[in-house]
Amino acid sequence: MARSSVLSLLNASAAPTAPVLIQGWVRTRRDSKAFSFLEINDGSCLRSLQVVADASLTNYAEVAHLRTGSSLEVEGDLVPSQGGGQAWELVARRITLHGATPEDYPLQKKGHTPEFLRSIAHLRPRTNLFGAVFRVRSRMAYAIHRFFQERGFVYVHTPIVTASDCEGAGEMFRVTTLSPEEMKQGVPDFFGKPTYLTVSGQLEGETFACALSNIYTFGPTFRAENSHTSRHASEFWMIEPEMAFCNLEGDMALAEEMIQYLVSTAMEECAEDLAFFNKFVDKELLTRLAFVRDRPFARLPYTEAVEILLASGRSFEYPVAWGQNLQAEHERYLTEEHCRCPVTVFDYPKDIKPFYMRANEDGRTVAAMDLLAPGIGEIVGGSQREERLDVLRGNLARQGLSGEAYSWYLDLRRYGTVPHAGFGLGFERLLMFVTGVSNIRDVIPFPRVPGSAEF
RNA sequence: UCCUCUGUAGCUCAGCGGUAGAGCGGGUGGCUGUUAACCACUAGGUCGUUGGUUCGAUCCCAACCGGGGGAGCCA
Repeated sequence: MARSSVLSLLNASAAPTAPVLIQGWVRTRRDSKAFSFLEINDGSCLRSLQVVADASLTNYAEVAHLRTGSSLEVEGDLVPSQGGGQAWELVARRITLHGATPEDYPLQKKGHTPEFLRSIAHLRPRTNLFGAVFRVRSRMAYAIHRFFQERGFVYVHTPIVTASDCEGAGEMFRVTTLSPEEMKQGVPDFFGKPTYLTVSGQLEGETFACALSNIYTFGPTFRAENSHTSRHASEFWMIEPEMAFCNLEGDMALAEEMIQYLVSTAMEECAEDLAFFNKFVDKELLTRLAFVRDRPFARLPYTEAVEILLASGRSFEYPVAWGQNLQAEHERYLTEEHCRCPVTVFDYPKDIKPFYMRANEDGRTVAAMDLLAPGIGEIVGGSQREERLDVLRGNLARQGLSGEAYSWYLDLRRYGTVPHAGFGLGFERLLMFVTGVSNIRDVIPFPRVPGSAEF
């Protein structure tokens, strides 16, 4: 007999004429005098299916002692439920136990703290919260591919292991086959030069944009920064589109369109899971997402953002001054209080931005943009790239970077250079925004953060 | 890396300078088409680790380890 998903049975419009089969895990059991109720979840959706197990079942004594977490399969008849609370229930003809749980199974029916669940990351997908998070994660990953593929973007697999040790995006993990002693003795390494885990696929992505026009990458990224915050992980996933013949305006437009597309998709395709987050994680979630989906984003030149902050009358812990990076508290004011919606801040001072960003005509800013989301902060960071060979060379020299190491990158400007632009979207930050989950460790299956790489 | 809070039963927590308690969860029994079910009984803890102060430390002090929140950096 073919397996039916709990989802398909719960959504049944009419009772099937033949018996059905489900396979899953017990969420809870309630006993009556002559029968037991089992709630079975198979991960196909948030809800569980109520199974009625009558005492006449041959293995009823065993069934009546099943604990949360036990795995089994049930063959039976789907019928309209006699009780309230669910439309359908499954009256069991046969229950086959795959694996019982002993009494030390750590998950209870009641709520657990996210901190405790992190310590049992191998079991937490079995909870309502994490089941929902990872279903949404999967849908969002698919939606990202769909968004770009529908617009003719080519998916490029940029390398995980890289020799670019000065991409400037953060501290890097060293990749080596050498022992510490061998490294000291100068033994040649596997690749013949120092190599690292990538902190960004952008530079390699640019090379493909300068051939295929519109490309995107979507893969793991590694930063060896010693950050202890709810927004940083050492290993995370990033989406980096790059577009040839595109300026900052087009870059910002794509980022905003993408965020709205993803929010809209989540609301359509993950409605049940989002309703759960709205109820138990963040009561403002659906209101905020609908707002983001339906309203245009604000756009502020950096200079204007600074003026707004200076005129706000707020006393910030860090002073506001043109030429300084916007602090988290400044970004929060702009997006949560001044604009009350996502804000794209653009045209940043050139001295606080990396060498590859395009110099503006004013001589003091670059065509950079950050998309700030309420409650999360920076969710997208991007720029138009400097396509003028001489300007780019000057930037490298000014930042003390060797033109030799970037010769292949400079070649893109030597041979048929084009204006181009792109950005990076932190996938986990997007998920935090879409689910309302406030810690990045709870939207990635097995989080890696400084001091912790369990599982 | 810095600031700050925290570590007592499987979970969430209370407690006190004289070696510990609740609720939930587990077990047993009862009851009911139940649905975070309910009622009764019951088991379960070298109070994060190592030192120190003290007649005596879970409690006070120090260091270390783990966890949370914030800052910086960024996505």
